[in-house]
Amino acid sequence: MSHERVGNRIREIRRRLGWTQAQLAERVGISRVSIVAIERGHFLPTIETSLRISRALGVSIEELFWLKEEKKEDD
Amino acid sequence: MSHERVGNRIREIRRRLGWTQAQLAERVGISRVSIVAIERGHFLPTIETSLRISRALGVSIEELFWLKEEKKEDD
DNA sequence: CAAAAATGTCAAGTATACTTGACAAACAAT
DNA sequence: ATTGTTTGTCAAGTATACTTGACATTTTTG
Repeated sequence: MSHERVGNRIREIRRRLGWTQAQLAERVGISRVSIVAIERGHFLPTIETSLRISRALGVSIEELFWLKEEKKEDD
Repeated sequence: MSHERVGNRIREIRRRLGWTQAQLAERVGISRVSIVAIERGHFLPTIETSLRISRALGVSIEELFWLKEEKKEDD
């Protein structure tokens, strides 16, 4: 069912850094369940959570999230 | 009471473009009441709404929103 | 000043972001 | 094969994003 409107690359970048979901959750300051849900597109984070994820992973929001209507067709 | 955690420059950039709240709302695809609330920091938009605002205004998310804990001290 | 346009606010409702706790399934070690 | 770690999922609750409609206030313009 995932979210059709916004794609993200959180998992890819998290794995590139060798972090677990639990580690990312702790650094971002939200629960691991929320990380799972966001990675898999079960719901869309707020701008605050997005900025914290972006900061934790060290990449820009634009590298992390995109509107599917107009960007890459993957995920 | 506004949101203390995230600052934004939506109003400034909207005005620079000479747009009304109603015009921005229409282009973004949300209600004018929500634009008011987001501009004034009454609540935080989702990443989807943020990306649409960013696209509508033609500026990056990072130019539009920032975590107050670590960026500029102005509202 | 008066009229019009833009902005702010309130209320009440709906949708969804996010939480904790618990457990199941997949994967990786020995 | 068993143990440990990581990931996925469910349920039930709380917080908050966003809506419409209506109206008050402020700003702009003639």
